Amino acid sequence: MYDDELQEIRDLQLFRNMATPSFDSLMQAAYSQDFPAELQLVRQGARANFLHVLVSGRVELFAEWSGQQTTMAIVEPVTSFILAACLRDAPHLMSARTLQPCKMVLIPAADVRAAFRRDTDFAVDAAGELAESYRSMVRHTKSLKLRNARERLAAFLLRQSEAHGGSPGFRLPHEKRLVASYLGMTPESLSRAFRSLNEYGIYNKGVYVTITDVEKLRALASPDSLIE
Amino acid sequence: MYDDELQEIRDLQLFRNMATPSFDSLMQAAYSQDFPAELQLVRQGARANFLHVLVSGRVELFAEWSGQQTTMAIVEPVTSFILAACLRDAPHLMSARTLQPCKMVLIPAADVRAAFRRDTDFAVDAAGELAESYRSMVRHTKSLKLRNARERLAAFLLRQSEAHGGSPGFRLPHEKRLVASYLGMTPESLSRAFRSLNEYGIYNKGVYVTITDVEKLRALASPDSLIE
DNA sequence: GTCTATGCTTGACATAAGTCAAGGAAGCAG
DNA sequence: CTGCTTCCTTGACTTATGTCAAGCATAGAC
Repeated sequence: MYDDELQEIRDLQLFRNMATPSFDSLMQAAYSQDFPAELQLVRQGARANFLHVLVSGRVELFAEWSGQQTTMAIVEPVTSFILAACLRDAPHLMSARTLQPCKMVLIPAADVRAAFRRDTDFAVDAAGELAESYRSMVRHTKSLKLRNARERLAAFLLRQSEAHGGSPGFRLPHEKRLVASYLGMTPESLSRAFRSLNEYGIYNKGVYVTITDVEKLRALASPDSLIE
Repeated sequence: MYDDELQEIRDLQLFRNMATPSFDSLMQAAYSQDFPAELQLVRQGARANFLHVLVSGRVELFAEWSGQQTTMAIVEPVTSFILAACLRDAPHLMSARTLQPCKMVLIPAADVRAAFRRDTDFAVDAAGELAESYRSMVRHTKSLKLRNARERLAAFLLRQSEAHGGSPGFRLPHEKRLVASYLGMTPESLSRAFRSLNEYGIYNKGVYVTITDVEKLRALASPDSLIE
């Protein structure tokens, strides 16, 4: 594993306060690997063998039931994922696949559990990470249960705009069908939701989005730090 | 606080492995309180002041947005709740209210955080609890995104039946409107979903439910430990 | 027992969102 | 530049679910 990769992992909230010997021995057991796009990394129902850290590329967490799939989250680097299943030593509730070629570091789940029991600072940070994951899933659920398709899209776009420093124009971060699935609608409905947002000052052409009237959009999305 | 209450809390997964001095000092800071029914305990957006442990009664966790509400979870005794907001020292994402008269133990959030940083076993168990909460929210979200109203009800009833030892007849655990809100539908839709389940061997009269053909129901609900 | 409040069910209807099928745009390969 | 592939959009239509209003049960209160 390269030093800069190691350092990026060390800088993650999850590993920042870990004792150096714990970290080093964890990293000895870990290995870095490159994956092609569209590769399934994790299958829901399987046991968690590795804590994954995404170093570059993008990963989709999705859920399957009865022949359907839905996007639950999109992981951006540098982030760890599937910590909960690793710590519980339980079957994955979600599947994961690469969206692009990805570089990842895989840390054996058993070593993560051992470090976690040995190193209080790590346990504290792991709990923090889990608490954040939980809260983020609560937000997602709230959005699904309390907003309609148009409102969810409006809120999503506002958040994107904020992620771009409040810029009125930006590119969508993902393919539209991925956005649609994440937001809990079909691609067709996403298309229609975009058009219906014209009257709220949203213009969309391909991957480009322009917001001409943020206030009007805010009024619709009622953005709320308690949702997303 | 009574000894039997203390013991019930001590027996919770969250506190089971905590060092005795940590536990005792945490409980010194805590206090037991009775609440009437329909009392709002927590308002979303407010800071978390106390970790709550429900000793008797029932509590609803719900979310609000733009004048609407939806049930996110129903807490049964003996369970702690709102651990994530306490540990993160962050605003509540959900509100909570009593459904019945309740007995609760309130533990100051600052003391919980301190104990958590001091006591590794507690930190480990807290992480376990958070991981479980996360997983349970993932299941809820999967159900909402992947199943229609009838399928969600079918799965809910199967789970209830299993909770009653696989008995074909049981009472609903909550008012129907609460079940409806939890399952993400209106009371009217719940009524219709019940009727449409007749052909799958479900009979419902008031709070009583009878399952005459579990296999048919299973075929519809495709119950899956990975959902709920 | 009767009365009343509450929650539940039903019907009629409205609306949001999904489905299917066709057409179009954009990116890439040659 | 041309043609192909992939994804997106659109229109027509279906279906699921929500809304509104009325009527009906049930459980307590008296």
